[in-house]
Amino acid sequence: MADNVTIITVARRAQVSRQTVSNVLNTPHLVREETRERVRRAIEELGYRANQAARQVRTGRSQTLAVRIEPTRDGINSLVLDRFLHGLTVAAASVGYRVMLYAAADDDAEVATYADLLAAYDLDAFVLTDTHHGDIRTSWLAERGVPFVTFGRPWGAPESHPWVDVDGAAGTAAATRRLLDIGHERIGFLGWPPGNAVGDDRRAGWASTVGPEFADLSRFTADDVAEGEAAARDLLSIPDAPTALVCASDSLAAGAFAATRGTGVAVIGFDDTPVAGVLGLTSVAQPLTEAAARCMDLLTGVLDGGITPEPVLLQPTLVIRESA
Amino acid sequence: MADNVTIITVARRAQVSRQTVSNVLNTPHLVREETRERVRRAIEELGYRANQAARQVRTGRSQTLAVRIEPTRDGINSLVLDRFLHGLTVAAASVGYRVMLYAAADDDAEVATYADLLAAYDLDAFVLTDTHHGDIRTSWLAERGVPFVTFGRPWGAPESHPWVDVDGAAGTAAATRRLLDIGHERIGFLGWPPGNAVGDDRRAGWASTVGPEFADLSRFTADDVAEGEAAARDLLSIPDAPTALVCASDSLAAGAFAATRGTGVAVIGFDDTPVAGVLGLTSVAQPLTEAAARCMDLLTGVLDGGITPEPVLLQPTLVIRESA
DNA sequence: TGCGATGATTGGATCGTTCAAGTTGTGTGA
DNA sequence: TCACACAACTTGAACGATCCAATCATCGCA
Repeated sequence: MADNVTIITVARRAQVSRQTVSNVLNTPHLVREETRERVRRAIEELGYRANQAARQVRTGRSQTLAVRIEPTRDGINSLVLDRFLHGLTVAAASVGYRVMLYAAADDDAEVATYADLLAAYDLDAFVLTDTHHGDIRTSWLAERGVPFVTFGRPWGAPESHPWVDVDGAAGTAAATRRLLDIGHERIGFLGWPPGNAVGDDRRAGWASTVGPEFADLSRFTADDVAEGEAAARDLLSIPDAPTALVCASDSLAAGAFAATRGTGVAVIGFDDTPVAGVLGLTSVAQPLTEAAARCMDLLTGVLDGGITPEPVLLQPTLVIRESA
Repeated sequence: MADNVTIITVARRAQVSRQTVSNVLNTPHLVREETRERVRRAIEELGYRANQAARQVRTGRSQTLAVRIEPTRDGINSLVLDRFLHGLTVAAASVGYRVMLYAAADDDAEVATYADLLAAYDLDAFVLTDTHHGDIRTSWLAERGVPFVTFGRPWGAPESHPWVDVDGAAGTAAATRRLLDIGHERIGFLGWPPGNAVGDDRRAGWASTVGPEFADLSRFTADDVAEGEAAARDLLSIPDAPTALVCASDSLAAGAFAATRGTGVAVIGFDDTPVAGVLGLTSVAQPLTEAAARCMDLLTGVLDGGITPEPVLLQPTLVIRESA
């Protein structure tokens, strides 16, 4: 469509120079009000939009964030990323940024693409998800001074960077309290094998709420429905078996749900995925839109202010359904 | 990190002019082999990556596709987009394109942002998902000559554009045949209210396989688990009730599954979402990675060759689980 | 030997924007 | 009256690439 509307077209129409138009857009206080209005009108009438690529060539800033899109990992939980991405796109757009996707098979491959992405696209920042123990990505970026935010705490890492996370322990604690409130006294926990930071955190929320005397009411297994079911059966077959289960994920909860059908044992899952809705599972919900917005807030702090903002820890909420 | 490696740095290192370096990258056949190798070595040694923004300013092409990211709509099915996005990002990267996200509340809002996106970012193409009857988006883009591909047929639209879709009717037909094969004779269908093109298509696959005499073995309802359960109960309470159900979505299938528990009635869902995995539902799976790759193929046809490629209709597969 | 064709390489102009350094005009204070 | 500060605006250069036309060799052929 011969998009010939450049800053010069606008300048001619408003009878000013290129630079004045540029000033109206970027540093309006330098321009007299009357002139500013005239330029604004010309922009409006011509439907002018600043060419981001040209701006980027000159300034070296792309107004672009990069986010890795994961292949579906374990099925159920990838839905979390989907909602986070949507929130991030909206939040970014509202402050003039855009979101670009990249794919990588694993962390090593991801680090290998950083250099390419940065050199070719002048990315302003990265948003990392799923941080974990010994994450090589954060140190690579930090060493090179590349701005980034993580959705997930810097588990065990000494160096600190801006991050947003949801308090998983608080989530499982709330789930446990809910079960206590509705009369359960022996509450078990179904989680992932120790060593996974997120999983350990979720277990800790349960453990601190029930107290140390119930430590043996927990089982660990891979994040899989069938394994969850088996572990739940095992846990329910012991003497003084629990009458309620808190689970580290909706996958495990779905398994537990199958194992407890008809027994009246209560089950609570984590992440409030569609599976929870379908099964009628009470589940801990992460405020993903809010998390995305906060990531963007932190990033604007880093990018515009040059400050290192304080991390943000958000509280999850419990979505109550029939299962507990 | 003063990323000062530009085309000139490379040129100096290889003792050639800027233009020769550019030629090595874009039109290598114009450069003598010996020179080409020398330049390639210099590029390698310096870790040079062409600056996309600068290229874009000159050529007007951004090597960027835009895809809308949806808020979670009805819960279960949004997972489809997630996997499609991943496939598209990978396919795009392999041919030098990147994927940018944008959000829009509805089709009108989406059309309103097109002009902005195009002018500001020189997008090369759009990938649209969820096409439907009377889609205003395709006509807007087609009128202005903006390249695009849809994942979804141009339902009922006269004008034709490149598209990729999965044969929903073939999917429900395969599901129906599967049920016939394992001995069922009265097979019902649970779908969405007529008027939704995708839904009508899925119904047609069932209808043509069972034959017209079974037309009253179908029920329509919103895409919701509870409504699906109610509709299934209704269908199963009639005289000569069906012994198996084909459903237009996993949401409906999840409802049907709840309604039929313990009755031995078989159920097949659609989209092979995690819910199907959890419930053990047999479900029709769309080849999303393949679909994304084909979208990219069509786009390169449009963008590089200027041709209007033939549409692609992919076949879904049936993932067999315990429910049928 | 001279000339045109072809292949390989080069230098200037350009894309649309912002930065940096100018130019103009007006008002203030000594 | 003159110097000076300051606000408002303009002009030239630059960002890093590609397009285009020009140059320089090389070679075959009359």
